[in-house]
Amino acid sequence: MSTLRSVKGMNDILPSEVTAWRHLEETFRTVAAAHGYGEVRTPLLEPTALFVRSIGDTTDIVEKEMYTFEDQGEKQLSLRPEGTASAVRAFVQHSVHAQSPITKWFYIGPMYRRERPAKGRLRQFHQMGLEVYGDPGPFVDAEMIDMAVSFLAALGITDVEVRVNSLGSGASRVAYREALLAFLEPQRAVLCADCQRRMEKNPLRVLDCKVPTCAEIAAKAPSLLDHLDEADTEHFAGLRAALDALGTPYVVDPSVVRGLDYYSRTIFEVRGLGGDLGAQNTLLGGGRYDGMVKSMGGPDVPALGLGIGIERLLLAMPEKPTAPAPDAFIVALRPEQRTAALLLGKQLRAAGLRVENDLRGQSLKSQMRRSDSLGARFALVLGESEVAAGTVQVKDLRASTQVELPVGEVAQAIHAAITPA
RNA sequence: GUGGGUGUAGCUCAGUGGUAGAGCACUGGAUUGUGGCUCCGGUGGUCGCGGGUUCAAGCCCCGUCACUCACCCCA
Repeated sequence: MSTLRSVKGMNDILPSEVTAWRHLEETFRTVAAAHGYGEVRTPLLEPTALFVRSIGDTTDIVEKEMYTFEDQGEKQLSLRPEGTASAVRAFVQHSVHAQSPITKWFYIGPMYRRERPAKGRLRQFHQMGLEVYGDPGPFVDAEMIDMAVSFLAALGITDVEVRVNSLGSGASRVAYREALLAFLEPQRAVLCADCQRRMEKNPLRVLDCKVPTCAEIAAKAPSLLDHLDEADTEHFAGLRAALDALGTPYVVDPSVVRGLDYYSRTIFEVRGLGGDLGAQNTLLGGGRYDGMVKSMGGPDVPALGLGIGIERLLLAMPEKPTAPAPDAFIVALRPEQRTAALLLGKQLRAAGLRVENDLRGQSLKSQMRRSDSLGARFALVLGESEVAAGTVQVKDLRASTQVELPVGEVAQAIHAAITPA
């Protein structure tokens, strides 16, 4: 309609939705605080090189999805496509490792990827993330996964599936890549075009292909888990044992490989199975990136993290909270009573009540209707005689009863009625 | 980037070439000063945009834009 619209894939969040957003964020903050995570806030804009180096220069994200521009001819900057790179950068930049052996951070904010929008996928989307530096795991890995599942449950999202895998580390990872390529090469021609391309860029992704022919081949491919070295195998076994001990249900899925290059050892994702989710049903994903801090110029500190997609959580939530209804709605019978309505409103709000009104001078019927549609518990009617007597007609809209009270007693009467026994 | 679907009132949508509609929402009234239920009335439209065919186009044709879903990728 209008010629001026928000940018494609970047949505306004109107007050009717913000209540649910806040509920979600507050729930996350509570869970994070309970686990000792502190909030970190980093810039939305970073040097492009940060993402190229951390996420990987052959990933889709940096190859074609970043919003990148030149800052007045000086530097290449990019809008952050995810949160981990910035967090690690901040961790290194401020030598946080020197202050404490373990650092736990969380963040909440918008991320930007220039993809074609679809259900559950936007160009500006929002993530809540966790970062842990200094603990090699695997116990903390299990704790983070369990924490994520508990968080989802606190939002009423219980129809989920946890998938875990291990990518190994160092030499074992390189060895597996070789073995996989050796297996795929003879069958190259049978693979779909995308997979032939994947063989060059990130062969692990072939394991994740949904094209039936490719999936058939992938099923026979050598398992990454068979190529883990002793330490990696032990780490992964430790993760599973800890998850078992916590009673967190999960499945080991060797096809979970994730799209960012920096992961090592533990990776996981949680998919939502219910709600209004479309094809994009990954609610959260994460893993371990033990080499990243060092590769960014910091000390050799192991790290682990996850990112949760807020918009997808909202799609998956079975019930979303709405804004609380006003305690009272003040009705000025005629325009002449608007000053009295103004004063009564100020007084009741000072007493801690949520009070609405309509000061346009609408009809009584209109104001009463509005009291009802807003869900106000009380309608407070001021007419000529009430103003003269210093009283208010206090109507309980639920019980349909009405009493006339002195102005000074209204706040207390409402408090008494709305306070749960 | 590729493919499909949809664009008509603020919202959800009907309208099968011949006067632009319904429900919801908003609003006035039925009830001198009382909401919900019901009834009567009212406000609200460049039918996404441009071109074409036709006596006549919301409807048919072409183009274009937007939104949306899927692929891809991922949160």
